[in-house]
Amino acid sequence: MDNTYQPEQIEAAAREYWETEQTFRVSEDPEREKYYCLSMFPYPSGRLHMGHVRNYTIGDVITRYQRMQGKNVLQPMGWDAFGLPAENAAIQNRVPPAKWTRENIAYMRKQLKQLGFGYDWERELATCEPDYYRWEQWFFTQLFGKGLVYKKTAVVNWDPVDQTVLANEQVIDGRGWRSGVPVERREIPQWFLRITDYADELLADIDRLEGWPEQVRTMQRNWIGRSEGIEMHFGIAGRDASLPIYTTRPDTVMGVTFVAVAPEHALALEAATGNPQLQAFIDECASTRVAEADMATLEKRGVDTGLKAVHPISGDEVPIWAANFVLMEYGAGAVMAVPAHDQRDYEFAQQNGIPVIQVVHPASDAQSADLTKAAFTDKGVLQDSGEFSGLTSAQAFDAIADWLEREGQGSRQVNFRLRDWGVSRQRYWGCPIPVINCAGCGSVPVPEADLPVVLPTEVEIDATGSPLKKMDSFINTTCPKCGGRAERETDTFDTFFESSWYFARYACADQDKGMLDERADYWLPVDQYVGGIEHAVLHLLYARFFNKLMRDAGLLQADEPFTCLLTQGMVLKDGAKMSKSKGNTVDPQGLIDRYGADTVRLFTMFAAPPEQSLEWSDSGVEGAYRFLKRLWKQVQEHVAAGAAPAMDTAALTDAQKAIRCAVHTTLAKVSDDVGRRFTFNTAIAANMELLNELNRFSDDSDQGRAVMQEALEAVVLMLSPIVPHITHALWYALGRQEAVVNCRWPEVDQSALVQASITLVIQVNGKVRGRIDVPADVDRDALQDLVMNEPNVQKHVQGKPVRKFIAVPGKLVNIVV
RNA sequence: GCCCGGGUGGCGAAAUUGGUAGACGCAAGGGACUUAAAAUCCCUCGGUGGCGACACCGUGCCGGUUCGAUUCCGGCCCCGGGCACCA
Repeated sequence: MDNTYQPEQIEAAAREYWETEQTFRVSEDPEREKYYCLSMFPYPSGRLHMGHVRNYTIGDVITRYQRMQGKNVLQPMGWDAFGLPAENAAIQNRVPPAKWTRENIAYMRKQLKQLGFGYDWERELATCEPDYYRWEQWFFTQLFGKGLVYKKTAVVNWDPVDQTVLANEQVIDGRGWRSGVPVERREIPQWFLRITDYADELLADIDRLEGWPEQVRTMQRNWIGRSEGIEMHFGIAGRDASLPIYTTRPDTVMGVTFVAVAPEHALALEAATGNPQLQAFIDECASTRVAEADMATLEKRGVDTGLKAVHPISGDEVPIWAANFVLMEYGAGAVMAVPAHDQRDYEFAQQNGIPVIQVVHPASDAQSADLTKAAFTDKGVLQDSGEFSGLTSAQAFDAIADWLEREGQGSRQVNFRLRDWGVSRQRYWGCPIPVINCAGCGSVPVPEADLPVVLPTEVEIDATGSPLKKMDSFINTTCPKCGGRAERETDTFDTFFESSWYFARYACADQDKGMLDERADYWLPVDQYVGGIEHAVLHLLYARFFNKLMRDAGLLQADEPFTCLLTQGMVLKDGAKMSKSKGNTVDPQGLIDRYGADTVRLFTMFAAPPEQSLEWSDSGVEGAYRFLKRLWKQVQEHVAAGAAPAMDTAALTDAQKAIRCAVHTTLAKVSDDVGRRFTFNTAIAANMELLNELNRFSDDSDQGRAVMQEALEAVVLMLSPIVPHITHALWYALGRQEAVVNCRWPEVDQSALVQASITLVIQVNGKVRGRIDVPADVDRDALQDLVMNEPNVQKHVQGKPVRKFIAVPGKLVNIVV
């Protein structure tokens, strides 16, 4: 064994062992408990960043720990390879996206191997390869047949100079990022998946995801946004037509003073002819970005359409306004406005001189409602509401719903905030949507025999949109139905499409006769999924949806794809997210070259618990390296004296017993930290503490050396999931024959934990006034006597009567006087 | 704007179910070793007062519950993530 820690050599040797032994290659074994650990696959942007290192280290630690529990563990890796950055790189560097992407994958694969992650590389996949995306094309045609796919128009950001559709990210302050001109909203036909058909199940099953963080479950519930309300029909004065609106507060309906419709609502568009002011407002709204965050932060503005709505109950006429805060996508694109009981309506009414009529009043004197300051949005008791006066809000909901249903003016309705999933992208570097458009037959899915529709990769990219749209050889085809001339769809799928089912494909990535096979049911669901919190809603909801679609197509059996979820925090530097645009990135490669993979892994696991954001620190990396050097030295000094004799636990001195107690206490804590809590930072800290204690323990006797041998073996085993290379070498150095990667996690020896006496904290009136060593089995009365005799306790009690004596076993006592 | 998190020493953090605030590490200061430097080892390290024993204050801010609150409740401030075409 070398005197000094030389990470380069020992890491190469460990990697070579795993590679030649095919340590992480797994196959289905019904005899063994399976464990599927999955980290979110990376977009191949060029080089690994610290977020990747953190994500994949967490996954690898869990994988290696579960192997040590004796499970059959699958940990795969692949590439989320379609997406916008490849097109940007193509424009900048004149390199085709396919070439750029494949080169990035090759480089990043090398980096992942260098970090020692235990992947089964046989299962590697890249979503830009036809042998992957052909199956999602096939699946889309199946969904098409089931009616789960449809086409409708939807708005996009249109850059009028570059003549192309822009992603939200490409619109900066309302302008195209390259052209600098204001973007326009444009409606174009696009494909949608009926995720709303699954809204009820997606919502209900959140309750069963007990292995998910509560915050993610809450976010998904809110995103789906189930609400119970009423769809009611306002009349339109002078017409035989009605205007449907949706509300969750029918109890406030008698306080309606106006109705608001979205600027792109048919009524607004119609009223704009001959109303230049309204037309100007609608045009102005049409030049804002599609993103909801921008819509919601706009100043609330509107224009009176001049039309009047007729109240379904009172028959009163109220004005219809076009307003920028009404979303066309939600409900019916129209709302009833009750300024007295909705804050947004209230502010709008104040600005525009619209009356405020209070109909719901506080239910108790404790509440108050000052309508000169703000709307009263709580529920309460109805007044000035005709036959509904005197009812509570809850009673009024039912009474008004019954009335509307009886009169044919409305009905109870469950509404979801969730909208159907638009999957069309007007981009080149994505999976072609397998549809052929025929003048006679309409949209026809590509027949199975003609799949895949291969994306041409020899292309020139410029800023004016997808080259597919100019490629006659791709576009021109024949209709599968009538055989006539037809055109291929040139839009590609949203890249969330690929990432919604990759977890299942890993089970059988080599299957070329079908999307999945029976191996999927061996491995699925994923036992532990690890990835960034930024995916809490979209990716994780789409993947859940896709899993249910695949289940209903008979491709797999699980109802949910991910049993447990760990959402990792971001990597920050100087308090901000590391990103190229902020120029505060740290390239992990330099650190790996300088310190080795184990130091980088150790620091990223030590600096913060996985779910928190991680503040980067160069000197902290240095500290991790120092610890590994100390560990190396300590083992080296121990083994230099020759093999340790066998331990005789009956013959140990108190000092030796104390070390054994520390070893097994640490082991119990680390098992819990790594196995249950995923707090790798405290697991590492506990090992540092133990190593510090071992460093102070010098005992050359036979039993002293035996205790040290046991302690160092425990440290090596406990750290092996986190720093697998150095522990691979140290395990052999300690005289063990089997590779540490194949060892079982050590067991706690409960008998080593038994202690004769314990230290208790003494409080008087909740303040710490002393400490006392007491026998571990002391009873309450004896304890009280011991405590009351402490000088500092007597000083603070000062003879005052003891009102209460609180004893928390093993921890503290509190004397209340 | 809406939904979800977070805020503890000079810094990253710990305190797991309401029970010792600051474990572990970084930085800093002092010392040992060395011709010197690096590396390594030892000591100090929330604030104020005190020679010291110890006392008081202290977990974003204000208030509450409790024998006891970083932890629970109410209100506020600040920072971060997501908002459907970044992935």
